[in-house]
Amino acid sequence: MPYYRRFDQPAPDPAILARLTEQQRQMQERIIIQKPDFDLRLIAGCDSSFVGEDHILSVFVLLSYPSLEVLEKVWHYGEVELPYVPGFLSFREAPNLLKAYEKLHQKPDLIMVDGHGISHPRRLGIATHLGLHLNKPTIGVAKKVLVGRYKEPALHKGALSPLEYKGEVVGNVLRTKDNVKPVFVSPGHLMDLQFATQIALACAVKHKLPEPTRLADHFAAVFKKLV
DNA sequence: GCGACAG
DNA sequence: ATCTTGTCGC
Repeated sequence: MPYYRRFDQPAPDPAILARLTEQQRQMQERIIIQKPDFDLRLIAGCDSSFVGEDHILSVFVLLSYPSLEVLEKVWHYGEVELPYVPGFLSFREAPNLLKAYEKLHQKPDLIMVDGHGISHPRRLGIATHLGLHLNKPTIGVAKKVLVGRYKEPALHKGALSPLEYKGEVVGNVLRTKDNVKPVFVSPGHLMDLQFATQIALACAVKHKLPEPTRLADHFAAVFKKLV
């Protein structure tokens, strides 16, 4: 059975997936991978959690950089239309995430997303998808690999090894904490791998996940109790 | 053909 | 992602 059928969710219409795939192929041409040119002072982190089978709670946390103090935290609760299918995560989560983003009073210079950037079958992980929609620099920080091969990085914080896919380095497997499973960092949009990796490590203070996404995940759990 | 598969 | 207890380590 298809991979997604292992999840307790309805099967997506093959015709719909074909349409979404085509949509990603078109967006692919607009992706810009380059060293960002700005003064990083405000960085945001976002994450989503699900309630039941068709409701989603998305959170955006705004932090100062490099002090990493929480300046804002907003959320939006809504419905989801599509089931989870590897490679199409953005179509399930992005709509609600964008609504949460609109609630930020102050906009960030950069957004860290929980998921992959270009380390995706069609270079359109949710971090890249959001970056294109918001025309904003984004970096993806995922907890698991989606595509590509890599060698296990050394066990100490800061160690990393390239994630290769189809002959290209699309990300870095980065150890953000000693003796703890590494994270997968990749540029989303208006960003390059070196900068993305540097920022992810700079934001990894005391935990495996960098502060932006770690706090977004934390507050998602907190707000979830209120809905 | 047989696995692998973000959240 | 979510369902779930106690437990090992900093």
